[in-house]
Amino acid sequence: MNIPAKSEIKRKDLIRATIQLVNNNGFHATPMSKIAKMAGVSAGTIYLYFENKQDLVNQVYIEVKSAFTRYAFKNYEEGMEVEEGFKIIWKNIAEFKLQEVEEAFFLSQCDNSPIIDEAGRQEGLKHLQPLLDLWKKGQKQGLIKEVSPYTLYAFSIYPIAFLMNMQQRGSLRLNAHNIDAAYEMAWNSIKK
Amino acid sequence: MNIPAKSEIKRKDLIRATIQLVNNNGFHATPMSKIAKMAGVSAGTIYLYFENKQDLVNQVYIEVKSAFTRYAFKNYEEGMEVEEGFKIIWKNIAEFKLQEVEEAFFLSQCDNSPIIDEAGRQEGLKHLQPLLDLWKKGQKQGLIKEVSPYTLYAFSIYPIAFLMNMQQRGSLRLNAHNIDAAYEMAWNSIKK
Amino acid sequence: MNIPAKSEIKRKDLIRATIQLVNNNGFHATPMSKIAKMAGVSAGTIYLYFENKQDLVNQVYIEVKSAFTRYAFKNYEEGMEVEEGFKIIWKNIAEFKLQEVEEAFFLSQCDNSPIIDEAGRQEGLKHLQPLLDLWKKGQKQGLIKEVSPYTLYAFSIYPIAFLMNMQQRGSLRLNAHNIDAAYEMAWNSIKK
Amino acid sequence: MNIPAKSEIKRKDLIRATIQLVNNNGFHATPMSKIAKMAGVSAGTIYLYFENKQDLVNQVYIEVKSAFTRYAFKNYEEGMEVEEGFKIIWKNIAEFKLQEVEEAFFLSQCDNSPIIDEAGRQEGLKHLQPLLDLWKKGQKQGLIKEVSPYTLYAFSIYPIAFLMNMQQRGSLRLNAHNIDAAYEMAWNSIKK
DNA sequence: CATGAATGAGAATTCATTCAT
DNA sequence: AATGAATGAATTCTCATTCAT
Repeated sequence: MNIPAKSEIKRKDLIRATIQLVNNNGFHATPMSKIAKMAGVSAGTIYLYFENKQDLVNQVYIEVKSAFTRYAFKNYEEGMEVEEGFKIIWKNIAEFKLQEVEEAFFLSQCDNSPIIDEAGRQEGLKHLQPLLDLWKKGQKQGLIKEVSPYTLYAFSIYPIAFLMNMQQRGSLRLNAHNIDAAYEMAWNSIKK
Repeated sequence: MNIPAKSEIKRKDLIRATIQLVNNNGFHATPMSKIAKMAGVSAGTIYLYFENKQDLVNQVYIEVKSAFTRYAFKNYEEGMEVEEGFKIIWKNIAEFKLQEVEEAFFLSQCDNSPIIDEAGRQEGLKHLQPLLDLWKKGQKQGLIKEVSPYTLYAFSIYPIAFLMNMQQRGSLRLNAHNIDAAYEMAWNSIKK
Repeated sequence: MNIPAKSEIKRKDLIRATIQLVNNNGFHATPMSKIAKMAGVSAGTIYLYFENKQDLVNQVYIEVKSAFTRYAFKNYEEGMEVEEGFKIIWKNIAEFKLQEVEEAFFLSQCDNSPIIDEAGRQEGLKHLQPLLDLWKKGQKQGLIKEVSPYTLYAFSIYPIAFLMNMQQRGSLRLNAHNIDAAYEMAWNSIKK
Repeated sequence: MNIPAKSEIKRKDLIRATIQLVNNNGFHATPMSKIAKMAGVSAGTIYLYFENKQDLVNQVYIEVKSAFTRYAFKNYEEGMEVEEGFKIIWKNIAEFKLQEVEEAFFLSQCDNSPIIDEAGRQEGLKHLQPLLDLWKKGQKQGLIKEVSPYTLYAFSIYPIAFLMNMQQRGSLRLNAHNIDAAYEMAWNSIKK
């Protein structure tokens, strides 16, 4: 286990601060100075780690997106049965969105606005391939509807983001029971 | 038929300009001066119609949200059968999101970020009541799953936003066939 | 005679302030805020008149350079005898450099450093054509040495800048007598 | 022959880097960090050799100015005839300005702007004494015009800087022939 | 009602300088 | 001696908002 260099700690602090401030105030109301203060460094220091504000947000996005993907495929293996594999992935994603609320909320904000430039977005997109592969296999086996993967995503994964938003705003409280029900709905919508 | 006052025209122009600029550049990169220029009025004029920038965006949000709701319940009547009613509403919403892309994109950006303050958000929320009522009726009749309306919304309506985003980015092209398939998925996920 | 618009006054004030401050402190030690203060406007106002700092300095340069050229050809006419014409131009230039010290000093600072970008420099260069024409005529008549116009300029006009610098620093005091002597030297160096 | 200490090498590297960067970008666009990088040392190291940025530039100026003076009086001896001596010095200076372009350009930039503070400037001025002495002798012998040494300098030495600038910008190409012609003009302007 | 020049607070970014290692 | 990460003051520039016309 390697101890992160002092500088890596600062970089993480900056990323954490950015997520929190952008979540609470939006990109437009998050000055670099505040990020610096919250991260406990001086304003100039940010520019040792990131080229500029855009680069900072891009890197945060990529970092969080890839943490998300790692989380999504925890305990999943390529050889699994389609339904079993899907369930694992779905639950992972739900767990991420409900446990790592800050990160999840940040992602959904970026995904729905022009904050992230195209380069950053492309980077973030790469990661869901194993799920797409699983769906393809499911379609071959006649288990999954023959629609585009975007559509499958829209009806089975994307809804989780909404549930998270509502829970975040206190409109909804999610527990094991709810989540199982939600999973059923996801599976029902994509299964043949 | 009432002819809009000259000033009402300007107000609409400002709203249209705001939508377009915020869609393309994000709230943070949309200065009042650009909005004014695109609307063909002077910078100062905005303040005759709106208190300040926040008020402008709030009002745009409310306006668009209520246009959306009006659209959603076109041809719908309270007495309809649950499935029929749901289909009408769902298709309306889909049509809105795929025809009125600018408005729809603006809404999804606002709904996923702290651009809109809480007051504006509450205003926008009121409007889906007839759908909620329909669902409640469906649940009483044993047609609709016994989950919270947020969950029903997450799995049946919210996915449309994702499809729209993908179409907007050119990743997906939607036609009557696709849309029917999507509707099936929506209904499958909420029906008992 | 036309009264300058209020805004034209401000523009001139900004130009004057820039000249003075750059003369005294150099480009690098002349912040926009000081220029604004000296011109009696707010910092942001500069950007109504000039795109950015580089543009400001460029425009000042062009403006001063063209005032200089106008001055240089006062009372000069194309048809004049070569020596008479040269004397008039030379004396004009000397007068400018010794009367309009601020402007002259500013020009010499710009001409000897990379402050002005190439675009601005090209603009400023256009203006001495009548002198070059006169020299060409003089060469045809066998009155002026057959060397490049740059060389003629170097030995007859450029020295005035040095005299001005020295007077500016108090090392030298120029009067009518001195100036006549200097003119003789200029003419001696270029005449055949 | 003494081998320069390692540290003396670094000092020279820093001076060289400063000259080049100030020539190309101007003082105002030459950060210490760039100087350090070009000299191949770390930013902090500069401060082991120079007190601060101003001190660095001052010392560079003095160093270059004194190299210039050494060059100027190569092969010159006090007892020489006035015209012979002047010719030697003039050609030396011309050679310096045309060979050691970087150094010469740096000097002319400093001499025409407030980059160098008064202290540095005084230091640099001392060095031309032998030329002034020569001129005084020439004036006593009735060979040189009875004008101030500044004026003599302006018309005979200063023009070389202009020629150098023009050559530097590609407007002019100087060869042995040109230079002889220029020397004639210099001598013509100061001789009685 | 409408304008748009002017403001000035505040944002992003740079850079000379310091100091712990 | 040398490093280079860190600082924070200073700088350029933007932009929401006001107000005289």
